[in-house]
Amino acid sequence: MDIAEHQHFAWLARSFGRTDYLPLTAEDLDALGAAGEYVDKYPGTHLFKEGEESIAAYVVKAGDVELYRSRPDGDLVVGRVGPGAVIGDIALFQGAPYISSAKAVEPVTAFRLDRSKLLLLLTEHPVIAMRWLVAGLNQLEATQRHVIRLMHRTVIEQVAELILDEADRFGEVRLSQTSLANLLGSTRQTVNQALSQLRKAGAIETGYRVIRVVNRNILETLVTGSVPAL
Amino acid sequence: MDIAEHQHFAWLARSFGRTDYLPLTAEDLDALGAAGEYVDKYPGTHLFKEGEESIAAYVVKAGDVELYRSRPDGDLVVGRVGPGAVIGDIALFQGAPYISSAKAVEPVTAFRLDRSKLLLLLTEHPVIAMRWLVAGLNQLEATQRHVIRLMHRTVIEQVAELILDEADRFGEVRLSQTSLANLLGSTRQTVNQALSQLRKAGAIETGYRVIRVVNRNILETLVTGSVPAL
DNA sequence: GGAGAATCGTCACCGAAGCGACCATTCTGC
DNA sequence: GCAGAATGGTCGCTTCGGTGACGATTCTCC
Repeated sequence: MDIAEHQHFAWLARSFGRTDYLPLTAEDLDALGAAGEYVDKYPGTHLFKEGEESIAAYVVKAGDVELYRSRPDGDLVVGRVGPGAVIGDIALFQGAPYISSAKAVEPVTAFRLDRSKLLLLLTEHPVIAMRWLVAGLNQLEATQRHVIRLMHRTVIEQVAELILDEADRFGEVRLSQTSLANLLGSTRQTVNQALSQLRKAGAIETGYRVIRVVNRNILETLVTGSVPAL
Repeated sequence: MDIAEHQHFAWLARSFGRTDYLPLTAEDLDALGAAGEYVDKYPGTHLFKEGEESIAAYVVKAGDVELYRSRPDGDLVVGRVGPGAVIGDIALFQGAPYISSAKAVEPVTAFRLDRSKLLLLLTEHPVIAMRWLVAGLNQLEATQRHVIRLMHRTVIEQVAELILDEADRFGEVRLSQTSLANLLGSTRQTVNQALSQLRKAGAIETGYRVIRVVNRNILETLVTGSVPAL
């Protein structure tokens, strides 16, 4: 796997973040209750690994999960998803091996839906299947729009948006610039240059593995100002 | 809508061609039979128009359908789909207006599924809902992969692939270079330059609204040679 | 056949960003 | 605390491709 492909997959993660994937309500989860079980995972342990036969999908209940692909030259983080995310379902429905590994980076509680039970559940509860379907198609359409948005945007605009998305409640983004670059499908140098500009503009401060948002408005102007209304 | 957005949507068409979207078998269509009806459309007539309330999805049975978006500065062709394609379903499930217009460019036979009947059908026949769901998720995954493939490829590689895809049984592509450029999300000039290179390499001949494939191997080498295996 | 529109071929210019290179800073494990 | 690894900051070079411009060719419709 060459560098470019690294960027591909990481960029993919950014483009297709699944956080908003499945808008299931509490009642839906209750209905799903009989078909699965909650599992707790300590940080560093895996929910599933790339290449394994896909036997279950997970709905993340608490904690962050890191999705990555293992490569000869190291692991490539493909995404980081939090509560509400559904992972593993694509591979599950395709009947193919998982296309990425899922590792808990915090104490994670997730709802595990075994393949056999899930298929039965969806067959017996078409409404849930419908919801899943609708969510999937929504995701498909959102993906298209997102990609359109990403296509002709400069790196600095993408960086600004990513910072806004990823900043925690203290306005801090705790990622290395290399990770940032991978998430955007760009290079460290280019991202660094974009960060420099943002720093000079007074929008952010940078440190070792930390970016602090100083002036949120500047970032928002960058993000929204140049996005054609869709 | 500016030029850049033109390219966005046309590129979208290429990226997310829905031709292979719903791999429904004959039996599936039979099962669906009771919930819809075949409609015939003369060339130039619409199956639905952008902005209209989405009241039905269509499965194209015969003939080509052109998908486009109307803009103040003219229509923008977003895609051209043939038999097997499903159109209008995203808007339908979203409960939102159609996001594009669908016009028959040939005599078209399509199977029309009304919203109310379709929802009922899927609720009563969860297997069909499941199939639709699986197809949707497959499409989502394929879309991701396709986008990855497109992202870091040069225009000439994209042009080569597009020509291979679009060439008819005579090895001819009957599209203007402007249309080609839009399909790739590029510009006419850049595409023209790529075509020049291909022409000099002896891979194609160009004419007025026609590109003839002379040496298919050259094109295929270009397409496959530089695509990292996914 | 002729006028005007559409399309094609090509050029020069320029900005965005990938890439390699180099050094400074910060962290981590011993 | 210290060595080595990881990360950050910055250059310069180069390629790709978007943009505007101009003229040549082909088509279409009287």
